[in-house]
Amino acid sequence: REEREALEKSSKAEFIPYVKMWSSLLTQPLPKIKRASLDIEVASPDEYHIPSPEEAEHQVIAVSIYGSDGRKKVFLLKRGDHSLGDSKIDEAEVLFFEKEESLLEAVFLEMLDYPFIITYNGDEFDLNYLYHRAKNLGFTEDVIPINLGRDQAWIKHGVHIDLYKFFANHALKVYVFESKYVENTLNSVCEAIINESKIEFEGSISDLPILELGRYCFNDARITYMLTSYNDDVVMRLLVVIARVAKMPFEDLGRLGVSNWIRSLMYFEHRRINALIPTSEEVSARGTIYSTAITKGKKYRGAYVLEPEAGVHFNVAVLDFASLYPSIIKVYNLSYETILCGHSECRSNIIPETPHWVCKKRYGITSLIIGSLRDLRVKLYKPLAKKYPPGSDQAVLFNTISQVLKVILNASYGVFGTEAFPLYCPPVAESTAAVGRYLILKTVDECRRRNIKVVYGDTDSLFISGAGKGEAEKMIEWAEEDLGIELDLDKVYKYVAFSKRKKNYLGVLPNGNFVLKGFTGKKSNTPKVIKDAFYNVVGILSKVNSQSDFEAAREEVKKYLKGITDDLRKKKIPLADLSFNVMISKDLSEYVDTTPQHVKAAKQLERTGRKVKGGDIISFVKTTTPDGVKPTSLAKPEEIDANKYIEYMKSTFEQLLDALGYEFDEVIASTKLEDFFWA
DNA sequence: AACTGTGGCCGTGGAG
DNA sequence: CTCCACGGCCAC
Repeated sequence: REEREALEKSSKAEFIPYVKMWSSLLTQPLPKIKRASLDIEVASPDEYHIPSPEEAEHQVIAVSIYGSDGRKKVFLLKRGDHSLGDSKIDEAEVLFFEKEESLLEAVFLEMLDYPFIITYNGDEFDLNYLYHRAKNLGFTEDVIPINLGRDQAWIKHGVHIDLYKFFANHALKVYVFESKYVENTLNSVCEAIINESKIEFEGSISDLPILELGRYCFNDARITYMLTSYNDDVVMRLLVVIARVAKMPFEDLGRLGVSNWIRSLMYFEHRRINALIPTSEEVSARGTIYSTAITKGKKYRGAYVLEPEAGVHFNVAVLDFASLYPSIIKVYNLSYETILCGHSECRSNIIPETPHWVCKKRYGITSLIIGSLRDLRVKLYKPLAKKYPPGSDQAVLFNTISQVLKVILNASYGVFGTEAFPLYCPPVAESTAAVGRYLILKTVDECRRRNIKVVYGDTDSLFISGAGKGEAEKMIEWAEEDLGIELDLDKVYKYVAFSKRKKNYLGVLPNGNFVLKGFTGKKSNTPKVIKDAFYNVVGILSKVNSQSDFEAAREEVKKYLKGITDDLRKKKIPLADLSFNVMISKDLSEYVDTTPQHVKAAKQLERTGRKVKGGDIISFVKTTTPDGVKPTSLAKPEEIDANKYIEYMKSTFEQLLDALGYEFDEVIASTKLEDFFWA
């Protein structure tokens, strides 16, 4: 209450009701949700055949249900020609059925005990298959607890959450799960998030001994459930908080993207205040785009990225605007109905760098909603999450709220620039970005005026070198007074190394930890051998404090890299460590302009009978064969093109050595790559 | 049917 | 050989 009242006090009158409303809603305790995960296995003629849920022509041979109440059951079909085997399923109660009909009946009955059913891809497969299979076996609608929508399976008595769609949500993936997984499969997500895997086996699932099949199926249900239970049920908590903010049922928000959450939230607010919801035609008729984008194919000009000053800079403070775009929406009163408003007296209220004006008479609905949510995150929930001991109920709640608000706030400006959003209003989006550029450039000017050296900046951040704490604090005060926008001291680096490249730097913190941004050496598709080498070299170099340290480190790096290039030439590196892992983003036939390397590899895979679809990660190695690449699974060690890998290593390390080289030029005779690779 | 945005780096493929 | 579009992944 204390913190909330302080926030209310510092807020303008129009925002106070929103602060009250949001905080009383969001601070409600989080419910425990009774639920069970469900996974099925279907007989299949061979390992490459994926049974069609619509036809459901093959038997359901195993089902597992893993409940939050501790009940865990495996339902197995006895098949005369299959042995039981001697696998153990320790945790679960194992039930055998002579007839598939009885198995399904028992499964349906068990499902009725749980108000929430959790699956991984149940919309497309598990529940879809169960429904059609039951129909094929003569079950009537009233005994099947499943309804099918176009792309969705519902359960009649409760809520079905399909985690596949939840974890595929890009905004959650990046901002909540920190891009820890790339592929959206159950195995990839589980390995990245809960350090669990699917059970591996060779051949066709139908050939497994019955108990081994049960063990496999149960494990899938178990890890699916764990995705909702790890870290104190964080996924369930996220769902609850998103539902509260977005005013949307669990079933929808788990399947829809952030833009739909924001639409739902905005529409709700219109109804609450008895405002008419405009048609999208009305909104887009308000104005057109003025700026031109830097990137071809984009609609309007975005953020400003400063040229980094190449070299090593010591004692670098990073200033950044707290939640910049939502702050701009709030402070500049940006909303679809305030931009280019009808009042002649507002026409002088021009948005910097644009011809657009904005209303002076009243606050816009977006400004109020996004502005208040921004304040709640920055001034209430983030500090509150830190105030309570980690793991306490309060810290857990406030962290969840904070994460959800981060996701929604990050998308809140972008939605106005996408046609699919029903309140699409490009002047709002481009004005937000334009003010962002204006603010950061004004801040750079102010730094220069105060003789503070700016060495880099991107969108909402400025890297300043050699400034003391006092100077940084004065800049923060200046921003508050002159810009009306909150600037924070994000962190202070012991040193930062820039090459000439934007979005690419190494920063070393006082405790010795380092921050790497943008380097090829840390990208998810880079082969493991190069990625490992890159991190090891950074580790060696980050310990350098003096000239003699550096000489020793340089020798160590040289020896280390030489070892790797030798192994490469002698074909001693396992293929798995040489794999590039690149996602195929669309069906193979849609690559019409060019045939990138991962597509070449995928086409080779298809010729061996494997199916490839959008979203799959293709593992390939560079070879001396005609295509220049081969899928990892089809390549032989002697086909590896060692020179290609050495080239790739060189350019990977060039980003790093370029940055370090400028400063250490005098210290060592040369930092040319050749010294490292062939000296 | 559903889909937040722009800026930037890198390697490759295809055209001339 | 040069040039530049494409495609993927990342920063913010």
